[in-house]
Amino acid sequence: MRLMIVDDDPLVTQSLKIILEQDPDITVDKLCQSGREAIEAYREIKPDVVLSDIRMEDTDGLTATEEILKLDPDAKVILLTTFLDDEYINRALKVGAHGYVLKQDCASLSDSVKAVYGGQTVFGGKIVERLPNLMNRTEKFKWEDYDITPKERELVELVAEGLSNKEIANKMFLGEGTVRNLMSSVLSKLDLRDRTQLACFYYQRIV
Amino acid sequence: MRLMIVDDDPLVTQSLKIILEQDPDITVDKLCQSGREAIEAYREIKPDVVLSDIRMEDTDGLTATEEILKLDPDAKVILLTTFLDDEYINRALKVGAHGYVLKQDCASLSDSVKAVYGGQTVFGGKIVERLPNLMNRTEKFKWEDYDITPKERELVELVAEGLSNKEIANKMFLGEGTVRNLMSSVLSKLDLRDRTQLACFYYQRIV
DNA sequence: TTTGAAATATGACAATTGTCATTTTTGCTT
DNA sequence: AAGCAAAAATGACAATTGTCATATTTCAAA
Repeated sequence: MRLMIVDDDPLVTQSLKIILEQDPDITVDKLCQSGREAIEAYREIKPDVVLSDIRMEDTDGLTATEEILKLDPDAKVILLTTFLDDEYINRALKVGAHGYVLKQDCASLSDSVKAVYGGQTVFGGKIVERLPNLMNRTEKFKWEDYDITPKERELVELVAEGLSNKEIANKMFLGEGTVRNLMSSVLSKLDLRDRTQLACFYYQRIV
Repeated sequence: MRLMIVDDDPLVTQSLKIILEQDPDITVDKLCQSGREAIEAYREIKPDVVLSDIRMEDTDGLTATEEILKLDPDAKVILLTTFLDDEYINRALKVGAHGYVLKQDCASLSDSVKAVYGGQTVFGGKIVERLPNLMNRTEKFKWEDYDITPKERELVELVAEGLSNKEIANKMFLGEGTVRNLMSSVLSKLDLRDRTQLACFYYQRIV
């Protein structure tokens, strides 16, 4: 399996090369110093897997990944990083990287490389723990659990759109006072204080 | 490295055992037929990695994973599946699984297992492509675009927690009137009417 | 030191909001 | 038709809210 390693610190690329080539299945064909260089090199060398740092002077690892995958949709790129940054993780996923691992746990790196070569996608350590936060799909809220009636439920949804009681009354063909009563009822059922807390609850727990 | 394999189809567990034990680093210590059995067995055997199917009669792989991780937070569990189901992926992440791979690409399975053993998290094939859809992150909100000052920004965040003006005033060491003025300012900058709309805006556009 | 611009505060005001006790209306069931 | 319970409405009330015009304070530049 032929690798290419990209990092603007030559020390890092050298070390990684040494570590990875301890595995007989792996050869490191090329070391690059920048994203730009990597894109060039990829075209010629077509390595099986690319290992790239994210932060680099010239062209960062994310855009390099993007370019490389544009050249060759079957390319496998693993991004190396020193720490967990939500923003990077996010872009890495968007861009289509096949790995996002921490430099610090390079012990299992060759296994990760091989897994990626085999078509898997690898995330280092605690990175995955972040994902659920990023995709804030909390488990489905059940109105019934709180004895919320359909009408009350509609009210909640309108509050969460920012409507005033008067506007809600119009939409629901109810009197404004009725809406207020409904509101009162919902708030006490959910143990909240005012419509703003209701809206917050809605976005945090329901949708 | 000691493995445990869980699947209600004995044929599958057998096959996996054979495939995986071709790798000299791997031994399969135990085969289980159900999630319930797996939880029991884990307690005794403490395997390094658990490979478990998701769909099973008795106790499904997800709840089994949950239980096992409750027993031993350092446990490594890889979930096996035949197809991509958003709902499963989601729960798998939540539950804290360290892998989610397709049965069909069992070729690279041993590498995946090793990578997981080394602390990585592995996703099979096209699964990751789903993630960005699941977390429908709109592009990052830029406070500067709306000339929101840091203090105003703090206010917004507190409103989005459902605090009243008085509470916000306390938290920010400001007078309640000042908070009201800040509020007024933010609302006009964002072209909103009241704090509830502000909270909605926050959850829809900012976080 | 003076000056000026932010930041912070005040007070008055009208509107909205949530609570509650009490009708009125509505739609059943008998 | 009578009776009844849920749904809808009313009205009174205090609290909160947002706006605005106007101080007061702060703090750095001139």
